Amino acid sequence: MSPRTKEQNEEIRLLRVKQIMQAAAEVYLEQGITMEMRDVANKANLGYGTVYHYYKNKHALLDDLLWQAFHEAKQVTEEAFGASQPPGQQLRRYGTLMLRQWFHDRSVYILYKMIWENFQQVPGGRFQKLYDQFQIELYRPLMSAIQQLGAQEPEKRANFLLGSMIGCAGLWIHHGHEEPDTDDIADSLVRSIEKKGN
Amino acid sequence: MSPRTKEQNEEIRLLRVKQIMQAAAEVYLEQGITMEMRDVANKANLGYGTVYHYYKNKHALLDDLLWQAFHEAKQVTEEAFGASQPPGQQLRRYGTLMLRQWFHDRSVYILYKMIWENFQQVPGGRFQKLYDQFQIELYRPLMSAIQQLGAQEPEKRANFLLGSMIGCAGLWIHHGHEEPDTDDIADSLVRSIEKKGN
Amino acid sequence: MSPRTKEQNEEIRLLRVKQIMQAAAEVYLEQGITMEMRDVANKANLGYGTVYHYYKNKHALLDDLLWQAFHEAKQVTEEAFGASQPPGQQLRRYGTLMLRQWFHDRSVYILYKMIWENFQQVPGGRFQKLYDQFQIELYRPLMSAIQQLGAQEPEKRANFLLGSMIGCAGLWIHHGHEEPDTDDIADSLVRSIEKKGN
Amino acid sequence: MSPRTKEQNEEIRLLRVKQIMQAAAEVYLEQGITMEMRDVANKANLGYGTVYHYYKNKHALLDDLLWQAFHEAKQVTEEAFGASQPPGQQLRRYGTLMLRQWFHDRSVYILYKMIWENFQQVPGGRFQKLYDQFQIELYRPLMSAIQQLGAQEPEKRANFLLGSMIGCAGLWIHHGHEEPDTDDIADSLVRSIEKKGN
DNA sequence: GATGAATGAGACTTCATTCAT
DNA sequence: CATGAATGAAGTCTCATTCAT
Repeated sequence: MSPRTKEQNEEIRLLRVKQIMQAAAEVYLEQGITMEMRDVANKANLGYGTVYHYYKNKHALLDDLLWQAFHEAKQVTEEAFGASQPPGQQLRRYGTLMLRQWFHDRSVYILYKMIWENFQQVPGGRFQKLYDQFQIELYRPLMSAIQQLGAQEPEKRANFLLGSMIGCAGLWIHHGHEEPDTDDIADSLVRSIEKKGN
Repeated sequence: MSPRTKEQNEEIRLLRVKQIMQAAAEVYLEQGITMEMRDVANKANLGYGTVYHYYKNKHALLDDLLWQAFHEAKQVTEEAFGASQPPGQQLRRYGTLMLRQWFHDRSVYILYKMIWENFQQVPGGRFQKLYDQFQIELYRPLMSAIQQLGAQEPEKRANFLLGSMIGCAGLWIHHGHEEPDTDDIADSLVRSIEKKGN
Repeated sequence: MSPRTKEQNEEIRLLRVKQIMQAAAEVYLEQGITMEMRDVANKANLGYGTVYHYYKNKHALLDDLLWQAFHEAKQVTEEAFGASQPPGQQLRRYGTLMLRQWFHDRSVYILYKMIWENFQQVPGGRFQKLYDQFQIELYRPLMSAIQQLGAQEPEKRANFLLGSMIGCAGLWIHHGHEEPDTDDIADSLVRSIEKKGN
Repeated sequence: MSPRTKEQNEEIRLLRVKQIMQAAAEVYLEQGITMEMRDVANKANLGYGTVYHYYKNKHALLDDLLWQAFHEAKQVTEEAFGASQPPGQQLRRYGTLMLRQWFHDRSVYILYKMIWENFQQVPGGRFQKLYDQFQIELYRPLMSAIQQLGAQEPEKRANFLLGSMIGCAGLWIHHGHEEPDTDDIADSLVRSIEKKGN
């Protein structure tokens, strides 16, 4: 009776969502929060209304983008800190993996950048929950590792590490560079922290 | 006809410009490129049209903000690299002074952030000239110092240093922290570079 | 090739049209001219595109709804004024039957309401023909009966009667009341007219 | 210092609001809820954005229109039922005054029509409060008078009276007639009710 | 015949900018 | 100089309609 099966529709749906999200991430990197839905549609090779068929509004699109990025970031975080290694190794692995992830999946970089900016430009504390979850599930593990390293003022160190990572990645990403030597960056920063631990 | 002397008018003019600029920097930090002229006027305690009395349009205001910041950044850069000291000391001093400047005068931070983002959001290469001057007068001195340090791949190192500085400063600034230990940050980052120079 | 006979198809067709029309009338009562095709489909328990399979567009659906209502209203009118009774009795019967019809088949109420509103909201005189036919076949018989009653200014009286009937019916219908005492309303209104006839 | 005084601005403001409201009422009568802001602006001889300078959005405009109408309707109601007269006289006066008000100030007619339609077309119970206030301050006094008349089932009678009034007024208003004989209508309807009281 | 994904014209709304006072 | 009312271009979003399956 049905011309397309539920499965077919679901398949289409997933494809479209992916298309749109990918396009949104690209457009966001170019235009920031002022990205236009029209540009997203164009970049995704979809009609204008189609984006609205899948996302109620711009905010919902951004929301989905960031939460999906959150889940990917969480996997990376868990992978880095899950292995039983000395904290220094864990932190190096964390830095390397996360920087690579940022280069590979820009939405994750966007997530960290928006948190870094404290959601400047996004009115009305719309992402409070995301921010809270970030603190608990993405930031705290990092701080724990730094604590285990024996560093003093672990929050300060964590901010130093994360801030520097974002700053370096952003410089490369926004200026269209290829992926830099992520191992090198991670190692340099972690070593700085280790030094301070004494 | 005019009840005020030229000098008085000029005085008022300078005061207003300063008021507006200050307000603009604050609003920009809160709202980014989407800052509204209305908010600038409000924060400056001026009437709505008054901002337009002093600045033809939003772009002109931003322009002035960034060029003024440029000149201040140049002074800092010259002060850091002008002294006859070993390059390591110069770089440490540069890092410390610049971070302090960013905290003290947010417009300078905004300048670096916008360059860092490659003027994402600002359409049409409007700040090409500013970007070029930045390269020549603010970035090259930094790279020279790193070269003198004997570091390999000086551009990579310069980007690492600058990127990290922006990342760290941004984290503090956007989250409303007090000025962090700028000496510490500068020292950590420069030491990382020195290590790589061997 | 078709697994269904022509008769079966025709049967389905009639069923669907009826389903859609019924749903449309209900949705129209809730939402007025802003009724959405999607809601009609939902209320009819049909797929979205299916409504368009049977009706070329929203206008065609409304058109069909109103013309069908017209024919039903005509039957009622003819029944009321066809019997050889004194005009007062005819008018009472008319009032009662028509009010009942409005409660029983909402599309007929919708027809009268739209005419009452002079097709406010419907752009471009789209229902001119329907309006003209209404005047001739539904309104004139009413006025004739009032004339026979000997009332002065029969148009004024007809408008009073019809206006009041719509007003009363609307109040009950829109507020979800059960069918009111239609005899009572009809009698009250007709008696008012009779009084004025002297 | 100020180019226009506060008083001047307030004066302008009141004028504009009046202009817009008047225009909105006219456009609403032509187009119903689908009235376009552009048409309101045009009819008010104002620029498009000007309407938004005074009203945040379409809903706010409608809101103001209806609440202002509410206050006018309340004055009429109080005037009619405030005088110490026999209830029959009060009701006749009520009918006459209210019908005249509807013809004179269309926004009051719009208010009653929207309540009559139970805010069909207006999603989300946006006017619940208005509806409640209507019940208490505009409907209850009417019902009280009918009760004092000694009529049985006063709510039924009140609905008959109000419904008929709206129906008659609407017929005249929507079809562009001049003001009808409001005394006649009011008298006819009240007499019907008085009859039923026995 | 039945369906819902896809679409864009057209409405709503924002906000930079102009202008009269 | 100072101000805020006035404006419309440019965005957001809705929903009737088309179309492939």
